[in-house]
Amino acid sequence: MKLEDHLVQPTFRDEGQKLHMHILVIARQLDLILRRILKPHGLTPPQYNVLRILRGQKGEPIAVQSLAARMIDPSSNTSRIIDKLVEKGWTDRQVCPEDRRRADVSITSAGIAVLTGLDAPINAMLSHSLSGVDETTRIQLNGALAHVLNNTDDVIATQN
Amino acid sequence: MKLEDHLVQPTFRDEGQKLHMHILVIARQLDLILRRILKPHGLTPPQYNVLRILRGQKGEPIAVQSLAARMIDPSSNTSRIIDKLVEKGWTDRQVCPEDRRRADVSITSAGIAVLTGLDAPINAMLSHSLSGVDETTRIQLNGALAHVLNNTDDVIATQN
DNA sequence: CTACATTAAATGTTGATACATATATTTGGG
DNA sequence: CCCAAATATATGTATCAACATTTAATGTAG
Repeated sequence: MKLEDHLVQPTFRDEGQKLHMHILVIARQLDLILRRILKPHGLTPPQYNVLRILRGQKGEPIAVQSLAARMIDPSSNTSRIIDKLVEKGWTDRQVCPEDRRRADVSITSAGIAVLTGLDAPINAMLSHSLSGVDETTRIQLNGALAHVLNNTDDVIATQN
Repeated sequence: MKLEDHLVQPTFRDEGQKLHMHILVIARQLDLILRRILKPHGLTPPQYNVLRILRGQKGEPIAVQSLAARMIDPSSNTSRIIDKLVEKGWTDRQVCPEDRRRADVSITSAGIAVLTGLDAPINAMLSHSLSGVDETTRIQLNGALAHVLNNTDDVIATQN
């Protein structure tokens, strides 16, 4: 289904507007798909994001704020997201001995097991979502989007 | 700031993963920027989206479900979004005479005035976010993203 | 060493979202 | 015509997110 059909709109003002809409609609779709995959496992996308980051730490614990910086959605609720994961036994959290303000967070083996079960379906979904887009195009897209990201950073910096 | 810096991640597995992250992070940035522009006017992005659609109707009222279909985020709470807009006097809602289950929604002149005031800053922001991306590239991006959108539609259809 | 600023994380509060259910109206088969 | 199914919207509820504030620990100037 084309973007025009998604938004029930016959045309767009220009390619720029269309590009914004494409980004927003696709991001929403990816989020919806991911939510549905995760739901039966009792995970939300931000929780999944946290677990992925922790697994990437290879056992090395990480402070809450470093975790937040690595998240797609660096919301200020990282503490509560971790709460949920601790409740389920998928992460550990303990006060950092060198700086007792900090909390060291790490993934448990149960957490790794959950992620392992999710790897196949999620990789399949992501790979499917890009099928038909060849490597050259992917590289071009990333190049252009890196530019866009720079611009949005700019806008945000101006707002601050 | 590059995607790698945003996510404090040295590299990505492949161009596909990077592409997903670009889309998710940029969408989040656009949303953040928009929220900040709208906030002083007492609008949220979905509310703004609704007003834009209503303005596009050129006075022609529209049913709630048609409105929902045109939204970027077709959440099931369109009723309550309209509630808010009616409270502020920016939209009208009245029972449709031909089918009394339906509600006809339209924008008021106050609603148009709010949008008019927002046009300049929002267009400037969107145009800035794509500066440096030339027309040819925009067209290429839209072509590739149309493909991706098709694929995500596919995945969602399979999940249903 | 003490007082004040700074930093890290957690929490309170309000509002928005997702998903399910309810209400009201219309449609269409018998 | 009546009643069940379908449709359009609204509402109930529980969860989640944004933003501000609080608590606790550390850094630092005097």
